[in-house]
Amino acid sequence: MIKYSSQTRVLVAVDCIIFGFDGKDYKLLMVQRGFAPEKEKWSLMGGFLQPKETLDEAANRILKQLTGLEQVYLEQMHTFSQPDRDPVERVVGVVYMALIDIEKYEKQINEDFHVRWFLMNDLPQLIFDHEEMVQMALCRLRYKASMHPILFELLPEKFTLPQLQALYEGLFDMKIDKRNFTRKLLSSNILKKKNEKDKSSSKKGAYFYSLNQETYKDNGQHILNLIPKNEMPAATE
Amino acid sequence: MIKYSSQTRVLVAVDCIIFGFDGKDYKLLMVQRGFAPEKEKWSLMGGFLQPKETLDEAANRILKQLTGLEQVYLEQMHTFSQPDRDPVERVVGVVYMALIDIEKYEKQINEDFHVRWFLMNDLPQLIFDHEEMVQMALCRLRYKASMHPILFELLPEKFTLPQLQALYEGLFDMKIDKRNFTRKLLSSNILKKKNEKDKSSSKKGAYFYSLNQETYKDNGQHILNLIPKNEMPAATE
DNA sequence: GCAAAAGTGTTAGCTATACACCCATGA
DNA sequence: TCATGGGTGTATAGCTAACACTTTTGC
Repeated sequence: MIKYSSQTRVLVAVDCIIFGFDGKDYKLLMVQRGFAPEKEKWSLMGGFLQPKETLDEAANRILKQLTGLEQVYLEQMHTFSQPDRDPVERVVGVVYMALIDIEKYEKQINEDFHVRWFLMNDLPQLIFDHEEMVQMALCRLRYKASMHPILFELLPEKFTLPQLQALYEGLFDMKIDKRNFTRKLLSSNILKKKNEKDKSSSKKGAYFYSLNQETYKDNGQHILNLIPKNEMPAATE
Repeated sequence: MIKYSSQTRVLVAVDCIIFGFDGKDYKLLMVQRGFAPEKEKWSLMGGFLQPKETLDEAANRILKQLTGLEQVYLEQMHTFSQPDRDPVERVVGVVYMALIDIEKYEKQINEDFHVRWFLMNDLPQLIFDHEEMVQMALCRLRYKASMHPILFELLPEKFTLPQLQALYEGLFDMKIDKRNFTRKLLSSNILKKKNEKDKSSSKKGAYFYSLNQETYKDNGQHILNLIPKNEMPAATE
C-alpha cells in the first residue's frame, strides 16, 4: 500500500471535559491516572484515537467507559498541539466538552480508573495542559450558553424554573431577576409546563417543566438572551 | 525513551480555508495538487504537521508558503477524522479558516503549487472531504460575522462604508439598509474617518475609514449586530 | 443637466430592564 | 401563624427597523 513516506506520524488523544451541576455548583469529572506518566495525578478523562473510529466516536466511547452514559451532549472544542505537551512522546489532543445530568451518572463499572467530581473552583492540579483546556472550555460554555439554550443538558428531564435560574446564576456568577428570566424563557416557547410540583426545596413547591422537543430541536438556531448584555462574556471563537 | 506502545500513530494534516473578497464576491484560494493521489485535482491548501511545530505554526507556515502573507487572521475551526477520508492512509485533518485582503496576495513564489481563486458559488470539485470543510467554514464565518466585527480582515487598511456594506450583503446574500448600517457601525466607535475619498467607484467619492485599533482590539468582546435578527444564521458550534 | 453613487434623520414598535407584592405550604 | 421560597405585572428607556430625499461630480 502507498504511504505518505517521510512524514512523521503522531498519537491523537481525545480528552473530555465533563460538566455537571449539583443544583448549586458546577463540577467537573476527573480521573486519577492508572498509568505512567503522572500516575495517580488527576486528569481529564481521555484516550487514544483508535484505528477505525472517528473522533466523535472516540469521545463517546470514552464518555461511556467513564460514566456509563450514552447520547449525552458532546461537542468538539479545540485541538491542542504543543509538541511537548505530553513528555512521553508527541500527542495531539482533541478536546471535547460534555454536559451531563449529574444524577444520571453511574459509579463507573470500569475499575481501571478512579473517578471523582471536583467543584469548578476547587480543582486539583491537573497534568499536562489540562488546566488550559478547562479554562477554554469554561469560556466557551459561558459564551455559548449566553446565547443558546444548552444548559438544559445539565438537568434531568423534568426541572423547575428556580433550578434553571440557579444554573445560569452559577455559570455567570451573578443574580438574575426572576421575573425577567421567567418571562423570556416562557415566551421562547421551548418549555412545557407539567402538572407536578417539586416539593423538595420549598413548601409551596415549584412546577416541573420539560423541554418542548419540537422547538428545542432548532437548538442552535434559537437565540435566547437570558443574560443581560453588559454581563456578556468575551467571544472565544 | 518510553513510548505509549501498542497505540497507532497517524498523520496530522492542516488544511487552510482562505477567504477573500473582490469587492463584489467571496472567493476561496485553492491549489491544484502536485502529487498523488488526486494529482491535478483542486484542493484546500494543506500540509502535514511537522515534528517541532504547533498546529497554529503549521497553518501560518502553509499560508505563507501559498500567499506570501504573514500575520493574517487565522483561526482553528474543526478537526476531521473519518478513518478513510484520505485513501492513502489515515490522516486526521485540522482545518483553519483564514481571512485575507485579496489585494495583498502575491502570486506564489513557490512553484510546487498551482494556485487559483474561485468564486464561492463556482467552486470546482474538491478532493476528499474538502467540500464539507468549506461548507462548515462558510457557516462558521456567517455565524461569527453576524455578531463580531471580523470581516474587516478581508479589506485593505483603508476602506469605505459602501465597500464594507457590500461585504456584509455578499456574505448574507441580502440587502441591508444603508442608513441603519452606517449608524450602527459609526456608533460602535471602531472606525476612524479619514480625510480622503475613494473616487474609484463613484463620481462623488466615498470617504475612507480605518479601524480604530484601540477599540477594535477588544475584537471578540464586542458584539455588533449589523445583521437583522430574523436573518441570523444557525449556530455552528 | 443628468446619471450614479454617497450621505443623512425621524418615527413607531418592540425589547430589555428595573422594580415589589401576594401565594401556598409545612413546621 | 410565620418563615420560606414560588409565582406574577407594569412602566420606562433604549434599541431596531422601516422609510426617501438631497448632495456631489464626472461626463
